[in-house]
Amino acid sequence: MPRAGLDPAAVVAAGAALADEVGPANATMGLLAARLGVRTPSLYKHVSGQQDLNRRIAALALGEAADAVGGAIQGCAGRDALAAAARAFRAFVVEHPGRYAATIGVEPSGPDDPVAAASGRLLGAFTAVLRGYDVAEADVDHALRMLRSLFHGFATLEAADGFQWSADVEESFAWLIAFADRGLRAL
Amino acid sequence: MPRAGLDPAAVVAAGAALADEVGPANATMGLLAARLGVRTPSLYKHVSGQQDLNRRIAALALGEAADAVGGAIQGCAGRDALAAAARAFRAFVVEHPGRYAATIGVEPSGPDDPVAAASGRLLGAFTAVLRGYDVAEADVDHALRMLRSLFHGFATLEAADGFQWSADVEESFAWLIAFADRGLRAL
DNA sequence: GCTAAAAGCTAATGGCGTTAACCAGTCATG
DNA sequence: CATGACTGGTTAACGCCATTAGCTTTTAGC
Repeated sequence: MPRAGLDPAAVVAAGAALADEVGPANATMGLLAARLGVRTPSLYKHVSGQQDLNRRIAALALGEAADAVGGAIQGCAGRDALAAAARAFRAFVVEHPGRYAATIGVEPSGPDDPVAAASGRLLGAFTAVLRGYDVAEADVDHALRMLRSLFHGFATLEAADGFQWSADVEESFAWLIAFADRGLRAL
Repeated sequence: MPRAGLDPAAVVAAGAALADEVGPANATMGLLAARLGVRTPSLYKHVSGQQDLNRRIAALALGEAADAVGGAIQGCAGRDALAAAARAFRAFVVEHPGRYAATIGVEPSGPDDPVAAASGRLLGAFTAVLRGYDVAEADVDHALRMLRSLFHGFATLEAADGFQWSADVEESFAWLIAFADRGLRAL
């Protein structure tokens, strides 16, 4: 009986992909094990349980999101950077709804927590966007939270089919970016 | 053996309260039944399953949120109305995190769906807020989605402890209202 | 090659949602 | 007042899920 050759990273990656495909609710341990060609209990050799797996998926997703946003804003500033960051973030959530869903509700336990590190990197990318605007030092935290609420809310609602009215979602998103840009510029 | 005298409304109300108390994940059928002084299968006489229960809780929550927001904006206009609506919405989510969580991911099936009706009422309340601003007809839908994303995102992140940095959340929320007000006024 | 750790397996447990089948209260009608 | 149907409760059982325990086999280091 040959071995499958798994390791924690492979399990986490497969779990994230599975969550994207079938939704976080249907991403069961048994399904994941089957996907990896292994019996369910074998997963516990690499991951200490579903909560641990979820944490690791969240860290992976936050890191990937930080990479996507950080990469998208390279060489841009001001409105271009804002638009690039927003589009990169939304694209990530739309393409990877399952792993992104894994990030909500996980609170970093320690400063050396991978979740905290990845979360900080994502935050840093948005902070870089703000540097293209004249935001007073005292307003940076608030503006950051505003952007996070705006984009997280939009992406979450879109992923959950929360926009059931008629208007075009793409157009709304562009409108939203312009709105935020104007507001930040007027600070 | 005296009867408990339940009906669907009572089960839904208790389910919503339970979700608020212990969180949606821990709000199990068994717990709800125990809370109502009844055995688990009895719940299925009033509700056709967990999914149905969740739908009904969502409709209840959306209706309550619509009432709260609609009531809060009575007699206000412009910035006052926006602030009142925002605060009422956030207060509702903070006080009833479980039932509000039940609303995400439920898509109305038909036009006579209670979820659609309640969702429409909530949307109407925010539309009334927008009437206090000079928003072009073509921008109403976009502005509505923007406000929904902003407040939904903020409330969701706050409920999930997503704001782990230092700055005061109250202050951030006030800042966010002022930001939206300025932006809408500049349309 | 030998040994020890790592990685897989089977079996079992307990909790959950759900269904089936049954029984007791309630209530309109004769 | 009796009766029968309906309603709202019950117990028993099933299947799925996460998790743990204990065993076996592969792999890696000496």
